[in-house]
Amino acid sequence: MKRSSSDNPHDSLTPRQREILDFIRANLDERGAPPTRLEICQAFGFASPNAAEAHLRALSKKGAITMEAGSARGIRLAEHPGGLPLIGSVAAGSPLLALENQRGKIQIPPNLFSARADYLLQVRGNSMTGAGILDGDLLAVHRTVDARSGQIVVARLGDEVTVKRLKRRGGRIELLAENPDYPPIVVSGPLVIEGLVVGLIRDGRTL
Amino acid sequence: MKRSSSDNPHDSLTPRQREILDFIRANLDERGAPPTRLEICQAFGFASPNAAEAHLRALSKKGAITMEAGSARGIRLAEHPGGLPLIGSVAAGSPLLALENQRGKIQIPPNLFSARADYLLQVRGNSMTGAGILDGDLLAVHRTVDARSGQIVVARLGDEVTVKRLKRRGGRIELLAENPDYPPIVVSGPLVIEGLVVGLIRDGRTL
DNA sequence: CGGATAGCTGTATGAAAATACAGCCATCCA
DNA sequence: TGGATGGCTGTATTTTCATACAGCTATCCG
Repeated sequence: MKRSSSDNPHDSLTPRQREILDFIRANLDERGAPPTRLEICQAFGFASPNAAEAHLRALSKKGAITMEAGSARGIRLAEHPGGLPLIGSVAAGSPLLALENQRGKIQIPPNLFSARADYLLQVRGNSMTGAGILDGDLLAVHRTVDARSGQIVVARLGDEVTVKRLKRRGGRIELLAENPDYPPIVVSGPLVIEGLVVGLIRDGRTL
Repeated sequence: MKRSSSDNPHDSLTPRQREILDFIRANLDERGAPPTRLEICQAFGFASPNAAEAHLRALSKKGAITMEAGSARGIRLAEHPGGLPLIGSVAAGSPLLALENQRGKIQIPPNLFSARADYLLQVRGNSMTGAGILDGDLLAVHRTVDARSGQIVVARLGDEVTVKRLKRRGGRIELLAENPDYPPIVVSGPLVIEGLVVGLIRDGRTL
């Protein structure tokens, strides 16, 4: 019963292993504690606790979970435990998600918004106040290069990272601020769409 | 060693019991599983596992936790298990948090913002666009009657629930919109402060 | 073909954990 | 004055769990 052969030890789980991992996750969500070997057996119809044990060992070896030896319900998810990385000021020329740009993690479920959020970006400046985006707000960004006209995007122009509304006018691409003090940017140089703004979080301090 | 006497079975914990509950919460957050009796003993310096057992029984009787009998690490928090209630349109005259007003739960850690959020309220209308609060936004509200001048509050005037900036001018209380189309409200009748706006969440759909 | 890996059954065993029983001391309340 | 409650010590006893050992059947790779 084998099919995909992962010579690399630290990645792709088999479908069965993914099922087990999902079960562990579900247990954690719904009951607030990881399952025992026996509970896994019952859920999957195994006759032997060793079946569960072997699966856990495999998941552990592949890095999907860790196990506290000798502890009841000692299964721990290795996953990013719920938080999204917060990107602050971006160092010139560096990729947004580079570790040097990360200011920490924020406890937000990635599926909170209508599209999956990959990271949070803190807004600097007032160029988007007209869209209700204020200085200091956190923007939830979905990583994609596939942006349509009219959407608010995180874009990179050379070394500069900026948040603007994207407009395609005929063959031209424009980045529009939502503030009369800021003129539209007509794109000439290389433009990289870093992602789509899919949500916004503001702390009351700034209100 | 007793002081507060709760004849009511389902509320106020003693300081010690609160410490125990906090420890359980911390364990759950940091390790992903509830503690065992022994772990509680070690954390608090108890010599007997029964000390922990007794505390758990007390917490269980007061409704702060539930326990799965015969299960290792069977402590479960009785708390709103993640997620703040979302309040939509408010029925006239009913308390904000009445079940009839609740539209569901949103997976947000209550401590995401600088003050604890108790529920989320969906904004209707454009009276606060100047403060970056748009129609459809979710406001994180901290329940308190203690609001200072200049803060944005959730207030009730008679049957009407509204979000405005609170101003105390001399002896007068005013509720200010942040939109020139909406005139200030000078409070004359009974005013109830339902809470303080401590955060804002906006879905990308509306951007 | 001979491993290596995946996915199991079946049986043990010892450590981990829940939980009962028997007390002790203090504080509050009726 | 005598419960009732809170906060513990100390000792057992029984489950629950983790985990090792021994096998079995597949499938894929070199």
